[in-house]
Amino acid sequence: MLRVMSLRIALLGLLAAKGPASGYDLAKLFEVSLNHVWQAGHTQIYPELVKMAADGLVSVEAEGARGRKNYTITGEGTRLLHEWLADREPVMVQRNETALLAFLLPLLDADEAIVAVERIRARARDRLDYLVCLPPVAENPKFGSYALRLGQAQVRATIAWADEILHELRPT
Amino acid sequence: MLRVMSLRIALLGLLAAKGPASGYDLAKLFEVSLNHVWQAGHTQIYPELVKMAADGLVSVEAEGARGRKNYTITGEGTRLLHEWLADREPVMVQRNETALLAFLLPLLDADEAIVAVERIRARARDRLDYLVCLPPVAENPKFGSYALRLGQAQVRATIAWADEILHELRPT
DNA sequence: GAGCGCATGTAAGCTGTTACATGATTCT
DNA sequence: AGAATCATGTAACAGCTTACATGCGCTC
Repeated sequence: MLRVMSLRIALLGLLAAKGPASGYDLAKLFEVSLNHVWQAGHTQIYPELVKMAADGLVSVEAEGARGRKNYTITGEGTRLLHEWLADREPVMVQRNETALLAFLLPLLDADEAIVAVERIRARARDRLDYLVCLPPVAENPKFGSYALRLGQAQVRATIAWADEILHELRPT
Repeated sequence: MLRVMSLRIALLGLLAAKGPASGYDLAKLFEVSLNHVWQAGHTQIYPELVKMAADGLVSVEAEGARGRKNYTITGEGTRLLHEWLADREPVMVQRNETALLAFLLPLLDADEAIVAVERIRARARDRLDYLVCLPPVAENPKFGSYALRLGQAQVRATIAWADEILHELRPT
């Protein structure tokens, strides 16, 4: 009955790195920082923060204007975050729609397959451009930079794969 | 209200590639072929096949011993599969727990971070070994091979990334 | 006849998405 | 006054996981 917890960790991470914030802030932060690594909208974030407060991982510090609730990470939250970061066995299995397409590629004619792979390549290029242009997230420029480089490396690998496949598929 | 459908596509793809099969067969096939690309257990597959039959994508050909139901892909199913493979815009965004860890890496001390990255590297190596040793899936050796190469390329990129980060983190 | 593999399912619970709903404050 | 942004939520549904449950057929 192991909880997955990635959303919790992401929220705790942002709170640890940027200090107290409201659910609204965290949702915005998610969009501009964690976005390429994990996604969550406010409809998921708000209820999760409530549960996390109930579990003692965060506390509501103050209620500001417009019903704003300012969350702070607690000692217990810091402990959990640290434990996860330090001990978590990374999961390599993943659900990858692009890889599914690649898997079934031989079901297409060669010319259709070429178009499909070209499309994958184009999307990967778009994403690489996006990842390269992302501005630094926090005061500390290291923040997020490791993940950014990992994303770039993986996308570059996808592009190289596409080039290789296209080379094989294209009529000489 | 766009359905995601990846599970349907995966099942239709297996039926198209391997011919008629039961839910049980498909669950086994999933494990040994699609496994590194998409995961689904029999508890997800059985109900989905029922829905797909209701939608006319597959048909129950015969009921064999032990209540075995043999599913075949229909013309409509083939059409849908082909359309998806040919027209689907690949989604590059993804939820990546390892990348989340990478994102939050600066929250750890240097020595803890080194251990964490080493663990990522070790898992990636395991996975590469697994992917390299996977036997061919079907009579047609092309089947699944493109996806296998994509997976290998991405895992190799992850290993290279880990080596780079470790080089930066390790005291000289 | 005991055990194993075949073969099917249901139910509860968690995670994530989409749509709906509300009210306060600030800017033009 | 009207629009945009701030700020919070709920509800319904889709997708996936875990646990539970059942019965047939073959082999030893």
